[in-house]
Amino acid sequence: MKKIDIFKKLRTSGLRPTKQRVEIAKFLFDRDKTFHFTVESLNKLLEKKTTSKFALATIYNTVHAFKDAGHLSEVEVRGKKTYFDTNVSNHHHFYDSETSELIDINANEVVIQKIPKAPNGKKIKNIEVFINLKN
Amino acid sequence: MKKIDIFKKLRTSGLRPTKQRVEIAKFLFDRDKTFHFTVESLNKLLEKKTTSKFALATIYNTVHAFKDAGHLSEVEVRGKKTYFDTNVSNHHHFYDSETSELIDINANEVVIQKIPKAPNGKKIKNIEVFINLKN
DNA sequence: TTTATAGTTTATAACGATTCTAAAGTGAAA
DNA sequence: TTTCACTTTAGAATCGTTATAAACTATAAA
Repeated sequence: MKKIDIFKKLRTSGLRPTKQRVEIAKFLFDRDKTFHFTVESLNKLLEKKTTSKFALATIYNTVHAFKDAGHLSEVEVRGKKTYFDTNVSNHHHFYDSETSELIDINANEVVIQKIPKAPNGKKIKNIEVFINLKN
Repeated sequence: MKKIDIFKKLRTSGLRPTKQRVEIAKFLFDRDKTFHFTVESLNKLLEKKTTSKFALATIYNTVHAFKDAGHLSEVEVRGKKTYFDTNVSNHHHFYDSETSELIDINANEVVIQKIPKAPNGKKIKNIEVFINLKN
């Protein structure tokens, strides 16, 4: 991902490119593979990888702005912390509760043959398949 | 469900049949259809339907004991509150985010044709299909 | 029955994740 | 450069949940 794309992510999220936001955006989006994180884990990683400091509120604000703009998705995980995903395409997840680790499953790796009709007056927005793992 | 079943639920959960617990168990299990709730919603309903008073801690403790004994299941829902379900069989859910309402889907109403292999060394514990609804 | 005791309820404190606040700081247009 | 709306920040507040400790109660032995 080019530097210009980082600024595009920020611009399309309605965010001015401040030092912190550029660092966060680079950290999140300048990578090849999907990245799953919580605000807490992101904060720790940012502290390690950069020289800047980040207030938790800044990370929350920025992550939510990216999410609202569709650059991050929130993953359905039971538990206290909210998990985010840089993969915003339609896809599914393995969840390893031993390690609290999420693993992406491409949409085409799951084929659903039969699904019930949505209740009266409602439509199906999306289908999430969640595969819990054990050892 | 007969009264004796209520006491069985309590006994098999390692709980003495106190006034509060009997009320909670009756409220949860003496019904024909699946019931979804959060601790907060359960508390409000108990206040309305019974003359007893319940400390929140009592409801938390009792609900968790039922869950640990397998009489309640916890549902995967994004958000702060924990949702419980009196349906403990293997099944799936619709979720209507407009009303925060969960609707059960019987396991046989969903047929999955293709699923990826579990990652190295891991096994699949269970598969949860979550269908988000919109209007 | 009474009594002893292990288990229970309760109000409140503590907790952890998240959100809010208000003051100090900063980017960008004029 | 100056101005001002937008940002960052530290810390307070909030929300759901869990822990605590004192008062209460079911149970079973005496």
